Amino acid sequence: MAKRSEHSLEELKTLVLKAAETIVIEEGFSALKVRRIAMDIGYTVGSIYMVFKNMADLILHINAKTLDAIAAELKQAQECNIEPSLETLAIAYLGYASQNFNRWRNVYENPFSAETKTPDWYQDKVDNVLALVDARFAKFKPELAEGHRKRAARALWYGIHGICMLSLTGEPDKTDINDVEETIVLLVRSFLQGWIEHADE
Amino acid sequence: MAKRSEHSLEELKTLVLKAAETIVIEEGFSALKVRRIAMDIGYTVGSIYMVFKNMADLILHINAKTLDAIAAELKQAQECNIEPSLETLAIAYLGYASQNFNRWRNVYENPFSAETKTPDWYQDKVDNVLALVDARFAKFKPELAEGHRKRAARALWYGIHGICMLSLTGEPDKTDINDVEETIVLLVRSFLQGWIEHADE
DNA sequence: ACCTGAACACCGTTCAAGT
DNA sequence: ACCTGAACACCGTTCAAGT
Repeated sequence: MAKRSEHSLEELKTLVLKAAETIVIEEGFSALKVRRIAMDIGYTVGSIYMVFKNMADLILHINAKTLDAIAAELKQAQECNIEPSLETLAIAYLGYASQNFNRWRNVYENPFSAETKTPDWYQDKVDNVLALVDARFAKFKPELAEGHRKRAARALWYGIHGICMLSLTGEPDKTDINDVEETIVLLVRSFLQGWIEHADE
Repeated sequence: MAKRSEHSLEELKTLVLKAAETIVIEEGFSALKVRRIAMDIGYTVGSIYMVFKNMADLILHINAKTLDAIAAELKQAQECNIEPSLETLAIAYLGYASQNFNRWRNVYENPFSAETKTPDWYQDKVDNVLALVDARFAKFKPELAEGHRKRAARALWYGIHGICMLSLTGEPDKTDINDVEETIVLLVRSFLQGWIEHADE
């Protein structure tokens, strides 16, 4: 055997990544194993290490694509609305999280994230999402100092994220998505109401 | 060997739990292995399975103690203040999370939490923490319907949790705890300000 | 140069065997 | 009844060997 060259290394990398994503989406991250990926694409374990440094590296690339997908989802939600708001972004985020729970969750919770520090190109993708939120804040209160604005964006977005995470984790059949949506809307509306009045202090 | 009986099964269980907690606190959950625990307490692997069903069961018990500790911390913070507020609770929560990061984090992020559904006695401990927040809401706006109050408590507390989680995860030397505190305070104050004015809608 | 797959160093869990 | 520890079924990762 060996010497197959049915695919270039580049193609192989895409193949591995695609197969890994499918496994994660359909069966969750706990089902993601090297041997399983290898079997799915018709290669052997060793070949995966030709295109990814290790499992942590592969997972990082999966999460990178997830972050891109989240950013795309948020942008699309903005375009669909005539007057896009922070509420629009928040609901879109919840929508993505609930419909892509496994891959969404693993961006924030994976056993490797603690050990390896994230590279710059990955951190950029994380920042990109928050930048969309920040842009909303800038739009409707442009006179505010950047520091104050960014803190508000972080406070609200991290808060929204927290509601998504704690609400969507746990038995899926017990969580009412409408209930989660109402909770998020309550956070966004209340926060903005209070914040607008006192942002200049 | 065998037949040692230096400790009763009850004592052994405490021994295992204590050793496991120490490992988690000092080295994080990734360092928690059966063989390691066994070595630390001077027993062998098999004996751990006499007192805990499996690793997931052991971790559940560690997390239960963490939840108790969190509740205790929040209660203590309330007692230390003449006029305890939601801000007090939020800051105390951040304090516990940052000072006990490993064990705190694992309550919400562990590989087993997805598979096994949590027993009632454990869920009670989770609910207990949120009940403390709910009690604060009740204190300063007692006329409000329970449903509205509980939703507000959830929105704010999950939000606070989100800020803690996303801010404390990542390189510890890069996160400024004062910065996180200010962000949390901003969320709490803005939310309450906005909420109080429109809670009756 | 590309790919294999046996080998290694780990895991959690079990259970026949010992006292 | 209590405890052992070898054995098993799994992991991720490596690397000499094949073409």
